[in-house]
Amino acid sequence: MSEPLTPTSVFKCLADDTRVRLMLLVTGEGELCVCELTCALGESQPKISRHLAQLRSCGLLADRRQGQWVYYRLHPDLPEWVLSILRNTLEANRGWLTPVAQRLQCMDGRPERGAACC
Amino acid sequence: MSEPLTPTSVFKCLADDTRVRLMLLVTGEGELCVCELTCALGESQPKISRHLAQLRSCGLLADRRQGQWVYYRLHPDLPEWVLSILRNTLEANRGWLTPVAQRLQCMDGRPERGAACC
DNA sequence: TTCATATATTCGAAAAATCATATATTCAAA
DNA sequence: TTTGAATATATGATTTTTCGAATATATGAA
Repeated sequence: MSEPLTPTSVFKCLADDTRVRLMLLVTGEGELCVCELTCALGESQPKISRHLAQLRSCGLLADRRQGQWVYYRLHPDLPEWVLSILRNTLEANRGWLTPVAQRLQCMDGRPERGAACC
Repeated sequence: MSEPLTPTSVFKCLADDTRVRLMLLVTGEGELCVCELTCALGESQPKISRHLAQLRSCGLLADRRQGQWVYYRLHPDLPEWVLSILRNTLEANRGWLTPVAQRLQCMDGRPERGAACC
């Protein structure tokens, strides 16, 4: 998180269909790897990866490599107001996110969660 | 409010320095006219007006003409989750908005509020 | 009507964001 | 140490956004 998060920078990060879906999905699911996110959104891998890099570099997401997979989660230092925005938006827009969430559920071959989780 | 508000459309509306300051200022002050907003932000009138038009056409703001002045307020039909975002963001970023809010306070010749208000 | 103030809109240029494609990197298994 | 799967990045083209400057509209006063 190089620059501090301002209202403008946060909203700019969320001002893209792909990125806002990624963020809401991670907000709801906790931690997901790139292949899961790619499958859920049905977009190309470079596209997902590019947007993830942007969300990571502005400090909204944190990543963790485990073996060949890279897992993304909400950045642990997210300020409370940003968390509230994400939770609020997710709760009020479950329906909007449904197709994405369902593609995730139906995906087979999802990697196992690391023992560190839960 | 032609299109319904989605997470993406709302965040796109807020993804600009000028627009997010306008929205937060209106969220905090209730109702302000264009000349007050122009003075508070210290930007050119056409620029402010263009961004206000965008916020109005996507349904975040409502306007009301009174004499020569046009007053902007949060759109009365704003969904609760959007209101929460605005209030949350404002509360957590008062300091960031201070210069703008102060220019508003120092402005002289502010038009009288209409009797309809309060 | 004419003028002054407040606000809105148009238009072309400049800047920023996004994309698809190609390529690079990393790791694990063979 | 080669191979393949997962992920990241670079590049150039395209689209979107934003802007300043000029102009248009609306209102109230003279």
